[in-house]
Amino acid sequence: MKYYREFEAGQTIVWSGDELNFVASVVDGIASLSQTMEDGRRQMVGLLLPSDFLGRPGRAAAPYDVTASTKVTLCCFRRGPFEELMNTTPHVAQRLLEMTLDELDAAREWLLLLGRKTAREKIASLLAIIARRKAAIAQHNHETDFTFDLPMTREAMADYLGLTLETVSRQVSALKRDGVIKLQGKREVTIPDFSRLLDETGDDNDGGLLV
Amino acid sequence: MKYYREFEAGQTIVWSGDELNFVASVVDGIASLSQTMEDGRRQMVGLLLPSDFLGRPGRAAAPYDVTASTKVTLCCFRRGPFEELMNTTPHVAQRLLEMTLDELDAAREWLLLLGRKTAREKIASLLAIIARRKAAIAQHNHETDFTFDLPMTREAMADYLGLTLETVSRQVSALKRDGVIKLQGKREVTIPDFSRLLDETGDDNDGGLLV
DNA sequence: CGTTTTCTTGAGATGTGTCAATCCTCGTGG
DNA sequence: CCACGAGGATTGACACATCTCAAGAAAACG
Repeated sequence: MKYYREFEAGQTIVWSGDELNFVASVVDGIASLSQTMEDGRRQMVGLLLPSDFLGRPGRAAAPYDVTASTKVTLCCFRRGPFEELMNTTPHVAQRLLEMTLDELDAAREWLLLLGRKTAREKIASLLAIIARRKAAIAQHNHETDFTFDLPMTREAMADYLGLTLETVSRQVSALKRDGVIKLQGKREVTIPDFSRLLDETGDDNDGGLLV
Repeated sequence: MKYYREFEAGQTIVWSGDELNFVASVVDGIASLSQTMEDGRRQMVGLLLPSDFLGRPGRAAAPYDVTASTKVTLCCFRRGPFEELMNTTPHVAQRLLEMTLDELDAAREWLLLLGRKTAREKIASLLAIIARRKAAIAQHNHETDFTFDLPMTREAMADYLGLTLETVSRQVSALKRDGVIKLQGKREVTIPDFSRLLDETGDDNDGGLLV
């Protein structure tokens, strides 16, 4: 009933529209959900991190492309047995509901970003989100330097942010020029002043973090 | 434990950040979820139609503004008793999961729209979605004329689509000029050829409807 | 009717996309 | 060890879609 599968970085795990006869939990690695239009325009619509869930109980067709961003390990369950489990174990459905509500909130935050933010704000928001994830930044009260590795190409960033890779590159350069971030090489980012970065996101940062 | 509340069109039901000591189901009317930035930029992030659910079990603070688009009737449950009910009645959590997954899919479809579609495609997509909702268009095989009432102002459309109201107005005029839609007054829309409208959405309409 | 809201339309500004050239960085093979 | 090539990234020039600001027109409303 339960088995493991591995995918290499860049490999497609599921194609949009394909039948998906299993559900899975991400054990290790990062995968992304994306939609592609006929002419090639692409938009990332979700990110799967370890412990995240893939697949939808009660629906066999995958609505998005799922691609491994890094090497990914999945823990898969065949659809039938899993749905049986859901019916017999109430706690499973409740946990899944929790996770889905979190994803919905994340998606809605992204709607604001895509619909209303400028390119610079989009980049700053993405960097802030990654930085926050990489450490429990909330505890460090803004005063510590913070360095992390950008886990994606400029093109992937563009696909997340609804931009072109050229615009991403330009805005990253601009943030660097303005001293909001520092770069060692292309991927290693240092944030000298986190609150400065937050200012650039356009978000209301008084309410967000501290409440 | 259960009680009804009514809100007039335009009235705010909950402010973002406020404590929400109830959950509710929409009985009648349309409400919208939106986020607003400090400088006034606004993005709609969800739509609540009759039977939709408002509020999140296990979290008291509302993450968005909820506004009545029309006169709205809510059926409210106090938070404590409802969470009790969720624990004792597995079916409730399962149903809620279903609904949340649907909302997540809708939000993700919207991500593609906001991130990658042109203004014209955005308008066409919105009209197609509204038209589809207003009737089970899928059955009518493209050949029937179809008329409906736009339930929102140009400004509300702009807030959904991540555009300005001027751009919305211009694109609606353009679609009218090109014969994709017809207008009687400002709000009554006729779609002479539904597949023509679908072509304008940018979506892959071969796969979407017929499978 | 006046008044207000909503919508349309225009002219010009601007942010982002497009196309193209160049530059890194790094791994590979001569 | 160096040359080479490939993928990723940067940068420039220009095009163009959408925004901004502004004036009116049309509809809704008292």
